[in-house]
Amino acid sequence: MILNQDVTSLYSRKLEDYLEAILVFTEKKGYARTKDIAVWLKVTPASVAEMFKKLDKEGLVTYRKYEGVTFTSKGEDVAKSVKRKHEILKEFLEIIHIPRDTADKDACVMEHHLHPKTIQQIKKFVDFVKNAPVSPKWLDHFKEFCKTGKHEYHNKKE
Amino acid sequence: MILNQDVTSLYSRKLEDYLEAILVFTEKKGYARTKDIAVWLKVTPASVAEMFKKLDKEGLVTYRKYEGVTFTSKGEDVAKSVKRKHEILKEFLEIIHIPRDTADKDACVMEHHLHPKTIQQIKKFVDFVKNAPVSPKWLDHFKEFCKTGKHEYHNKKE
DNA sequence: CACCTTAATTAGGGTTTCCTAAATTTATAA
DNA sequence: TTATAAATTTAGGAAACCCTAATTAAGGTG
Repeated sequence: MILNQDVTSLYSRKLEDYLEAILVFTEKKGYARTKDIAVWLKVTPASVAEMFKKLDKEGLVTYRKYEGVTFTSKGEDVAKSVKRKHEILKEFLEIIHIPRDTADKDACVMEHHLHPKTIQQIKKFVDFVKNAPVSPKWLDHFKEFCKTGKHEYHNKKE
Repeated sequence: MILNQDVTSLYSRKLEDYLEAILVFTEKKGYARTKDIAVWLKVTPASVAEMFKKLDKEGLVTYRKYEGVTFTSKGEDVAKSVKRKHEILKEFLEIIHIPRDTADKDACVMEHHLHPKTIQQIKKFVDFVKNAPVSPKWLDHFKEFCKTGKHEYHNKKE
């Protein structure tokens, strides 16, 4: 699967955050309302209304006053692209033992501006671990290394 | 070595970028001039002058008009903390085969807002690889996996 | 020392994103 | 169905960074 991130890199971090938030609610009920997003992103409804206008002008959502927004296909593509990146990054962070909630927040930070090739490469790393025929030994070693600061391999020799 | 990142997380991404740039020149000649930073960060001298004032007000640099800035100890601490993070992230990205220049740019993106624990953990990963008693086999496997999309281990069985 | 070039600063604006407060629309319930 | 509550929008303004154009200072040279 090719990561179509180039689609998104035109947009600002904040704009992408809004799209991602909108996706959460459109997946649940088909549309997103001002209040949904305000609570989700912890901003005031006034800020959301403003961004809804902007997203509409950009052709990313259809905005009906007092009703909320739905995605255009373009908007949905961008939102899903951001979400895919988010998930890959989160998986990666969890592999190296970042606690789930921190991984989630940090994926949010990383998803916007990393080079497409970087995310693709991180995806390869995630796949490399996930698709390993047997659970990779080096990951156990890494776990041990995190605790002790020493390499198991080294210990065996002594 | 403990990463003292909490020191920095109070500051904006841009402010940290300026501090990091200033560090480049102070390490070289003891101070940084408006033009140095303008060229380095690809902004106009006017923007730099403005930020110099702000950094001075924040107690991070000493700004003398028409002469440039030097760090306060606080400013130097923050700048060095950012730089350390940058280097760790760059090393990490290079380990998973991101080309050097992309790694550098992406480290720049990541260094500002990741949770301290995340960077600490990435540092552990880097150390785990760097301090391995023998060059880790799994890294060769990963390299192969990137080319072929298949696991060597798996191939051996067949 | 006066001139000229280069560097740096200030003034005045622009964009993005956020906010508060006030006005408006929609929904609810007596 | 009408009054009140809840949600939403608009108006006006602030903070962070960036810019261009105009002005001022510093440094080198004849």
